[in-house]
Amino acid sequence: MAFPVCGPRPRNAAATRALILEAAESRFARESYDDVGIRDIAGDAGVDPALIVRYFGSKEGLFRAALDHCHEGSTLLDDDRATFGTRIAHEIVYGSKNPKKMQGLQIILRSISSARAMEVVQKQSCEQFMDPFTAWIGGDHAAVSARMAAAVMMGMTVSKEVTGGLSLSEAECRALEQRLARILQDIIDGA
Amino acid sequence: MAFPVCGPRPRNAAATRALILEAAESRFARESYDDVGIRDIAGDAGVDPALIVRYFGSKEGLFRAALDHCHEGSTLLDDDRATFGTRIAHEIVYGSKNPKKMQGLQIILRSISSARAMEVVQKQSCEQFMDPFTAWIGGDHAAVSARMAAAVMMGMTVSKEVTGGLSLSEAECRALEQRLARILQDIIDGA
DNA sequence: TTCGCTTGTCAACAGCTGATGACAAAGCCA
DNA sequence: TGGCTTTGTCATCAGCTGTTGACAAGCGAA
Repeated sequence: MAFPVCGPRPRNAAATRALILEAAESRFARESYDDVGIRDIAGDAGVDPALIVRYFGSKEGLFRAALDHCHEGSTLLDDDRATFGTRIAHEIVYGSKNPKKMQGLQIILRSISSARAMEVVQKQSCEQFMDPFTAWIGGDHAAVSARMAAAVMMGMTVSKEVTGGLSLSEAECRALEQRLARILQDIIDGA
Repeated sequence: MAFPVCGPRPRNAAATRALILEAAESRFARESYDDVGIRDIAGDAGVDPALIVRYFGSKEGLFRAALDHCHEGSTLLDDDRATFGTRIAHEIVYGSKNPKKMQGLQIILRSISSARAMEVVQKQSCEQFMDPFTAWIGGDHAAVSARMAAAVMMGMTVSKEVTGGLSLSEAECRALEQRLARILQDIIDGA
């Protein structure tokens, strides 16, 4: 990826680490914890697999780091609150322009398979996603609203996966987008 | 499980097959395709692992058969349509009395990890779950409604998994149940 | 330069997995 | 009874996985 042809890799620990982390983030968002091997990630990053173990301790350590890193960079809750429903609905139905935006949710989603990955996710997703989301929503039943909104977002992503990409007509996609937007907005508005 | 102490297993292909199938169904609903090994299922069924390969060809064959079988026995769409929301919401929040009811959805959910399992699910879930569900809903935008309802159901199950069992107060659970019921009912009513 | 730490490379290991094939015993039919 | 098919048991294989440790090379400090 970075230095495909030239001989030995330049000695730069920080850069190598970052390369691995980015490759891991992208892989874990697209495939499950079990399906992704360290040799895959190393291949994407153009790095020797042993370096992953050296820098992150283990595959699990890398997964944890990737989850951390992508939550830090998430901009899901940055924008206007009144347009939350329409924004998210559009991103779900038509995909996001910025793939990084939903990467955290994607990784969480992909990991409900592996028991080991789930252990990590359970520890981190509360404080790094659910709690901030709950706080962002605010109000009396924020915890309930946060769970419901997250459920709709993740559920739609799962559903897309299961049916192999929505497979709806253009008109149906528009209808889905609209109804999804209203549901999500109603949820965070406490309706 | 069936004959733990006595010597050799009685010769009964049909019974053995059924035993394996039931064990597989239960395992695949609780753990992911990758996490479940042939030896696990064989152990649950009290059967030699080689028999699984003999009767179902491969692990993938067994998975396919389990998915088939549990959709056949599903009673998700049997009951009254007007109470769909409250019924499902209760089962999601407080768990089902009949574990078999949601087993099909659970298996689908657990399999979004493994690429190989996903291949099977994509082929079967449409005709065995989404299509009947869509038909059951009926009306103009049934396809959209079906996807949304499925998304909420699966999303809530994922969400439960991720946060490690809801972790809400009793009052919040009640609130969640009510709001969930209304959302689901609204969805299938086309609201 | 020389020493010592860091970084990258490589070969290999142990563990587990799905799958195979040989074998024994049971049951059935002629 | 004798032969054939079905069913169950067992040892074992090949392949992949995460992980390890030895080794080489770079690079700054003394």
